[in-house]
Amino acid sequence: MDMVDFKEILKTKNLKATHQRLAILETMDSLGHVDIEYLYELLLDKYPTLSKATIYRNLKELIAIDIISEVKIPDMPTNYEINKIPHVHLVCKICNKIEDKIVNTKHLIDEATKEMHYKIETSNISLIGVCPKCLDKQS
Amino acid sequence: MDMVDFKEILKTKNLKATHQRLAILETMDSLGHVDIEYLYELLLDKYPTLSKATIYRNLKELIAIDIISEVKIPDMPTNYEINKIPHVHLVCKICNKIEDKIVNTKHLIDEATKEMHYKIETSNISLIGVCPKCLDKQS
DNA sequence: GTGTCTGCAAATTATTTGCACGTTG
DNA sequence: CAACGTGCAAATAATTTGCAGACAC
Repeated sequence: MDMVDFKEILKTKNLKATHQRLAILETMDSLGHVDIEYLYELLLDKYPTLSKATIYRNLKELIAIDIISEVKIPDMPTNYEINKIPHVHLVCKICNKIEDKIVNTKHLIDEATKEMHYKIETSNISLIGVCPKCLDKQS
Repeated sequence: MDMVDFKEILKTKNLKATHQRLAILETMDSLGHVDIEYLYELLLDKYPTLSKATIYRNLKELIAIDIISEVKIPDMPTNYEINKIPHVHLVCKICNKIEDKIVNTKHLIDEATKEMHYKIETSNISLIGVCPKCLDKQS
């Protein structure tokens, strides 16, 4: 299905496909959203000598070349995700899970820019509440 | 116009109306959005002995009692704002200005939760692009 | 082989905390 | 005057940087 060839992508950006870098991308791809601490923990299993400096450096580089982005949500550590089609984040404040949902935002942007004359290029939308699973547990 | 009585508000929350605390609130109120560094700089003029610890502590307390909130936007330091009617943030990536715009988000939330069965409680929306002033300068 | 990347340690920056003293109500 | 809040310094946490050796191509 979701066979992204990160080696190829890195090559086109003139970055070497090191094990660490690929592992970062693959972990992010499979998890969807990760924060630095958790990413580090996970990768330590596979690369016991992995340095946090490597993670910080790589995340910055990957952001700079537009392969990943920061996901900033109030009261949560910054998360990171692989760039894909623009989408909205559904955030559960009970279990802290983040899900993606593709939504048409044209309507919203039109209304927001009406009389404001901004030229909007990207949008960053998080909807925060309770996910179905946690709703069930509550009742 | 916008005569918010922070002393009153603090009293109802059992917080003392110290000069520092009031100055933080008033500065935030007049600027709309500030980050910690800038807030500290500004207040130093008026309170040369002001400690950053005081700012950190106060921002946390004011968040806890729901008077202010964090505004997190990718590639920007965390900003803080006085809580008001829910709104969208229009962000200029050239001059870094943040403006508020009140927009009806019902449509968006309905579409986003369709088949997702989340119960959304708050939303956090930033629309990022170029403001009218910077658009003018570019052309 | 050569330029890029990594790990490590040290440096810097950001945030939190303890405590003695000052201020608010 | 009794909390509570502040400033300062020290502690902790987060992020960045310099450098020598390792790895990708």
